[in-house]
Amino acid sequence: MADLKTKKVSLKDIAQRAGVSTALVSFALNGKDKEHRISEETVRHILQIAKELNYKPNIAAKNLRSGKSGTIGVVIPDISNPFFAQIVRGMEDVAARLGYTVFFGSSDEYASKLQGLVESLINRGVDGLIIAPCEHSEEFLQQLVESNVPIVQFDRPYKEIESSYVALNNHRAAYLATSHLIEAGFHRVGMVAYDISLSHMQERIEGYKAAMEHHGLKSEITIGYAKSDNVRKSTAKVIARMKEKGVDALFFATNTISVAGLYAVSEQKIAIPHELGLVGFDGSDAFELYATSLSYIKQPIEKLSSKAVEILVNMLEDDNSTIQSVLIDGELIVNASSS
Amino acid sequence: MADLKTKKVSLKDIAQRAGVSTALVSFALNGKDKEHRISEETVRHILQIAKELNYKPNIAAKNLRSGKSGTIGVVIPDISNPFFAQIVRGMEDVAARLGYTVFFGSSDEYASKLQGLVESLINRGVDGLIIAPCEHSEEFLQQLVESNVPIVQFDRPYKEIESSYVALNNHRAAYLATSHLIEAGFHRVGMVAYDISLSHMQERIEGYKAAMEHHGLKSEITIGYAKSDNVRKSTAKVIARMKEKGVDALFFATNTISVAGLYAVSEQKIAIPHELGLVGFDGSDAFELYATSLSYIKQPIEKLSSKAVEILVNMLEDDNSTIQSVLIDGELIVNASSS
DNA sequence: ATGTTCGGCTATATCGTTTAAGCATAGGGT
DNA sequence: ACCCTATGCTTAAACGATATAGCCGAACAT
Repeated sequence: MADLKTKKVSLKDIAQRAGVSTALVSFALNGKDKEHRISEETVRHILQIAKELNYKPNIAAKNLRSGKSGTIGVVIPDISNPFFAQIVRGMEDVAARLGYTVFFGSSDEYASKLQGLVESLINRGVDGLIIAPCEHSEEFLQQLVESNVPIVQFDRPYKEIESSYVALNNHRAAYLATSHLIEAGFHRVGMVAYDISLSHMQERIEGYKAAMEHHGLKSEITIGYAKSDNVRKSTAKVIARMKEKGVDALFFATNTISVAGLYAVSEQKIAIPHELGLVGFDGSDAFELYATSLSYIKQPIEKLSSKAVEILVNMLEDDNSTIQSVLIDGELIVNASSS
Repeated sequence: MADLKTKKVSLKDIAQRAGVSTALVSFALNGKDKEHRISEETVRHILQIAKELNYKPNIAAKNLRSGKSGTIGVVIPDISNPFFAQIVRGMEDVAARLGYTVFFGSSDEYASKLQGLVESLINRGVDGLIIAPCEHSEEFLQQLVESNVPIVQFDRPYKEIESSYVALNNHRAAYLATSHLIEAGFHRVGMVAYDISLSHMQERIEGYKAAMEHHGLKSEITIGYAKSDNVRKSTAKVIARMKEKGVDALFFATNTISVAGLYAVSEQKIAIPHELGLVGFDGSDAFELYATSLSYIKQPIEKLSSKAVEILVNMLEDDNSTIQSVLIDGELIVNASSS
């Protein structure tokens, strides 16, 4: 059985039992028997003994010798955010399929925490990293890239940094959401966003603006900013202010804002969609179960997570792999809140 | 900077630069200078050079030599389940504070997957494991314990197995929820559970029964079972059947059932709480945002996760630590669905 | 002078793998 | 008879950190 305390079986044990050298055992066990011209019989013999003794290679020794760990690090803002929980789940599965194991860490959107996590993951010996950047971490990521650390940026890449990245096509998604509201008859469409410089947010804002402009509604641009350290309260305030300004529909830029938004319209007893049309982001049971189910932009979680892992692993295993920038389209799910 | 590709600084480099042996450097860096009577000046010198060269110990080498990895494995049913996502987040934080890093894996409630994950985590060299068992995994866990693998069972322990465990006091929680419904005036209280043998579920069922009996409602026991592979549909069926039987309130045994239950009462247009009183489990934004906010048993996530990690680490670091069985009380959050 | 002690340090084996280099034997060609 | 080659295997160095055993010289006691 698997055992952590009693002495483990090593190559040496197998070698002794088989009456051969450890090198031969290593070759046989790693399928390098052809390459090293080992007789078929010896190979069979070795493999059998290895099985009998229930041999499990010592990964620490392997790592030490090879300089690789079969491990990747993933840094996200917060694993208790359902969106990232699902992302992580996807990465876990894909990584396992590709023979890797994953370490996770939550940055809480703090550059300092992100940096600490990345350094600790590197010290732990990860072969590469998938990182969802946060504000003020651009310089650090740039350094990582310059130090040849294999990384894939995720969800909110700094696109100027010369690294691979995987993200939603945020511009198009926001454009889609906004256009949908406009075409559903709402003409004073506002947006609730976070006031941060990260690319995903900026592009969602740009997408919203583009849709407004494209429909000749340029002048009515109304963007309110929620505060990430107190989403519930600040979103409520923003919504109240928007309503006063005569906004008749809102596009929520993230899932946290969407949930906060639902709390707010519920508390402020705003009738959806008659008094206010709504489109949210990311999806949640709360969206569907809200009295008036919330329309939203659905991110292709599987695709996003698997693509990120695949690109990283490709990078690790294929020396002449090139930088890949992947944008994946979101889908608009139309529910009762916007029609 | 942190770097994965260029050569790393080793003890040897420091030793050479300082004109001493690697042993001395190792001692100095690990604070064993007193123990090995190294002159203060030498220590200072070594530490300074280490800092200058930005020395980071090679963890693989450390692991190989020490047989420890500073790593713990966590196996849960599904990290994309918000309850476990939060749990995992808690464990991540506590483990980091105690100097450990965490590997996660999702079993999807399959014993075979759980076994595979555990074995792969052990091969990766984790020092110990926190495991949320699933059905049919008792024998395997028993073997782990017998093989001296340090484990802490979590959330739904096999209590007969001689290992530490951390879980909610499920009996009391279910008793609390059921009593609350009864005392709120509902007298034909049913329960929707999963038909599984795991301890958390059995104890929730027992707690429900105990509350019913205690209030002289023994005869009315009505337990319906949802199917975990199709929670939405089966829960809807169960609820419809219960309604026909004249049940006037329901206690949902898990968060997945609770969410499915809300979908069901919404689709079946059942008025909450007038036609049906409800109490759910675990909490979710959907609970609060539902037209009639759902009362629920709230699990003390922080406590549960930190306790589990602490017990495991204690086990790893203190040779004469004993088995600990921890039950933590849940809290009843009363909302509109039960009054 | 000789032995003892002790402060300060070094040499080296070890953990379990991988792998470059090389050894020994058998068979083939000349 | 000789060299050459292919085959099948071994030896031993490395990866980087840790820790045991022990060396050297100075200070002290006798």
